[in-house]
Amino acid sequence: MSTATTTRSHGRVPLTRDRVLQAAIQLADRGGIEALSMRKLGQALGVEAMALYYHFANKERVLDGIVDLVFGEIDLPQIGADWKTAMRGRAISVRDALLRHRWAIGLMESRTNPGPANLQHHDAVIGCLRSAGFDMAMAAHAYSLLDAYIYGFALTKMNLPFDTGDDVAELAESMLAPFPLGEYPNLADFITEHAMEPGYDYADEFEYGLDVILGGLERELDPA
Amino acid sequence: MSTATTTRSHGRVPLTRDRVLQAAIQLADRGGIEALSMRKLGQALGVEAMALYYHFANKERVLDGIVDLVFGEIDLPQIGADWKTAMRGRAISVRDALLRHRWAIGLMESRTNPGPANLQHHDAVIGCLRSAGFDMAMAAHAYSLLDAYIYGFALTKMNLPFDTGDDVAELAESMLAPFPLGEYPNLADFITEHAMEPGYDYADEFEYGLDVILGGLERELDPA
DNA sequence: GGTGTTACTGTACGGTGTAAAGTACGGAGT
DNA sequence: ACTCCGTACTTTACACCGTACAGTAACACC
Repeated sequence: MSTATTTRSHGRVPLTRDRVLQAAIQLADRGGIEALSMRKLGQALGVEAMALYYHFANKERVLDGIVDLVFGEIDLPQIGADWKTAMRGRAISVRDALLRHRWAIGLMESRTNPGPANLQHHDAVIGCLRSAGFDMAMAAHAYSLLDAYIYGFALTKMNLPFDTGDDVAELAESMLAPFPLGEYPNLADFITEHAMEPGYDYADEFEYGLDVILGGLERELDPA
Repeated sequence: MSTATTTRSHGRVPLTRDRVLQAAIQLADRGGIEALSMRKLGQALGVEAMALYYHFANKERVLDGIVDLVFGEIDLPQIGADWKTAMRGRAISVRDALLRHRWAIGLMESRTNPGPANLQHHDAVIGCLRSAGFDMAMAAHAYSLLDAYIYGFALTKMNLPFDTGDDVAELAESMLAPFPLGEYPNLADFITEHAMEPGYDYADEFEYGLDVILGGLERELDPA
């Protein structure tokens, strides 16, 4: 007569770690990370803020939790495929997850408590590279390079307050407006001749850079 | 009888934008960005917090200011040198600046009010690439790739709470301790066989990846 | 000597994370 | 049936945050 996560006789659904974390992600997705406060989180769950402290030692642990849930959304590198394909797929999956949860990139910085999904992900990537013949040093090189690029792209992209070429014009104008005309000629050229071109989308840069890196790594492996 | 930034007859040195920003950087350098509050900043300057609002509209403008000061510390790409040398030098200069001010990387994200040093930097990099023969699209590719890597490396490196191989052992142990032994075999191998090796320093990865990228870009330019 | 401007101070408000104590309730033991 | 206890929450309180708004001391100028 009662489901697995049962209601108490009182009619109240008790809090669980997972329900709290899901609500936290929802809040952050909607209103950015600054919209995630313990009071608002409690309110979203129909509970006082302090109730959360029964399930989490402090807010940091909540943040650890949602970051690891984001890691869990990332596809592990496919086994069986060659390393370039596997790494390419993984990179795009990370990019997509960070795009779905734009607040996450800022949180992974500063976090020193990796959760299981995080560790699992690291483990799978290293395993994939190693079984493709990378020695330890080369696997470290590749992993460091790829992750720096992926996270860095997400970081610099979130930065940009526009999504497509349409909005670029007004934004660029407002950014350059406070300064003398012609102060930044190369930048101005870049904006008018490139960024404002119809069809331009900064997001497209991601795969270009990714392929340059993968190609570079391949040549490091086998310097023909 | 009085210097340029003169003391008032009362003996008080008046606030200036620059003195405020310098103090703010000092606070952030010492105690991290969370140590930078308007009250503490006022206190450091011998003034009430609200005095700052006479010189800055709000805290965001203070943050804009210190970010641009960090940009100002970065060397512009040397003109005259070939593009690879110039880009390499610039990348290392950015890396160093972000290392001196570890809080900065987290701030550049989310900031949409680029200051003059920021714009000047962009302008110089684009100019350098263009005069080296990059067309607009290729300059955009190169800039996007390089910046993503540089910022991403800084981001993932700051992450790591150790500086050299010495501290790795205990940290890795404490990170993996909550999980069953052998849960993450590749990660464990990586740590024991590579990261814990004497002389290992994650920071060394930076230039390796940078050179892979520069080499990759060179081949894109001139696909021999 | 008044007047206005500049640069600050004082007070207050609504928000934050969280320590500490209080409370309602379901179940176990006798 | 009655007590007792652990679980899951609420209440209250504190220190700190950014900042709106009003007040004030010191100077510059007529």
